[in-house]
Amino acid sequence: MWFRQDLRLQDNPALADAVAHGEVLPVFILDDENAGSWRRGAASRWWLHHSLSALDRALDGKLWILRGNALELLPQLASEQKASLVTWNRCYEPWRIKRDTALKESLKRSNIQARSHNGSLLFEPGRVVKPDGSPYKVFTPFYKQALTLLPSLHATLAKPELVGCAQPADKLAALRLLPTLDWAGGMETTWTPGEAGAHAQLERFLEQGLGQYKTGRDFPAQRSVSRLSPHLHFGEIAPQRVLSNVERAAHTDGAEREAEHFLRELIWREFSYSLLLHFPRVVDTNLRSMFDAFPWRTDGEQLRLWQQGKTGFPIVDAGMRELWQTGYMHNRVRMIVASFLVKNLMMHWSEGARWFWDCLVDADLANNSCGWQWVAGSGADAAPYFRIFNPVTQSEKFDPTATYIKQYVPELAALPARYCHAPAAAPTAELTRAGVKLGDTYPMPMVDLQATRARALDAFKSLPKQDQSIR
DNA sequence: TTTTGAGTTGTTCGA
DNA sequence: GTCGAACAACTCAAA
Repeated sequence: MWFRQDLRLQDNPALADAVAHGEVLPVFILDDENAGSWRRGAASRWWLHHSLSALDRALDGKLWILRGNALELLPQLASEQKASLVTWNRCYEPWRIKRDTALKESLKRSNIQARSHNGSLLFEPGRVVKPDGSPYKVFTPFYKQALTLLPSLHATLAKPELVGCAQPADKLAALRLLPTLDWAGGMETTWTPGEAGAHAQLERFLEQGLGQYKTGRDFPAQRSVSRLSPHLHFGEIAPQRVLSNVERAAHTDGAEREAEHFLRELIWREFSYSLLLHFPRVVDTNLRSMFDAFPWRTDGEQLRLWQQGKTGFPIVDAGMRELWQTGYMHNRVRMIVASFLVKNLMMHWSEGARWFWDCLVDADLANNSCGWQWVAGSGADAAPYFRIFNPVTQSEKFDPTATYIKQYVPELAALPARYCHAPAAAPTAELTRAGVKLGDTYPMPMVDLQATRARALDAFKSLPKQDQSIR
């Protein structure tokens, strides 16, 4: 059984298949060298380390851990161990589809059976399509079609008879997934990677988040969102399990409307995978090619201010610092910081996508690429170009008590909430009383919102008239 | 093939 | 302070 992004024992179709077949040798291969420029980012590697550690414990320390080219290592190991079957759950990044197809052929040539399963999505990408077989490019019809096809949970809990492991005790450390500089403290206090952590997180959401999900999910200081994204990315819990438990809890609590909105978000994840399958170039190329002519700016200094959370707009800075400290950012805030980078600073969405890729514990090629293209306006069902988030307005609306801001921008802790959204507009006396020295303890706003908004709108207007479709 | 209606998450302006 | 309209015209889905 080849584990990849399905680091769980429960509800794991490939593992259940292997267990039904006989004794199981569980294997993980760190396959960075196959990944090209989409090698895992630093935060993701931290998570992977701990998730593998949890899986290894659940497997009585018998998880084989290797690093290198899976295309060579797996057939080699399978033949050494006289395996008759290799199973895995499918991954859908373009480089993996290509690699795994070759692997399956290679195994079959050696007379070793190879079977893959769907272990990480509600629907096999390519399943939810229009009646004529072509892919959806708009979310709502995709969602409606998906609703008619929703799968039910086939629960399994595999208890494998394990083949003994002769690997050294430092097998996991040898992958060198952990940072050499110890910057992971904030992540350690925030997260519990692994299957048990995933189930605990789901429970927390069912008890504390789901009841107010529909509106609460927009308020970053409220913990109404599920925070399941990294667990889902690493397959520590199956989406069918999440859906099933959410619907059961919603039925008990009369929270069906809330559950419906949560399901929409789960289906967005499916929509991203569908887009990635049908349009693999979404990872680095505008889906709407008219954006190829957009006059993006390059400014290393401004990009650094954004990355470091020193823009002078507290809601943006809070988000970027939450990202840096915890490897996560609340969804509403992701939209705000992304809009700020792409529209106010007018920098290419791929700059943001790359930074998120490195910093997010839930970094996921499908979701990250589609999310950034959505904000930029170049993607599927994208925000219209004139929709430019105003970080001050958004802050007042969605963090009215400045609770979220003060958590991540502590230099504003003593400033009354009403001035936290735009400190530069606060009365001098209030700033002094709160110990805030603009340009010293907290930055001045790095740009003028009105002027940069107008600049972005003008840039869009200047684009040559051409086909705006996704092809 | 043609037509029709809808399309995640906003902001600003003026009544 | 609240509300509706304008923003710009398009693509996409489905009948």
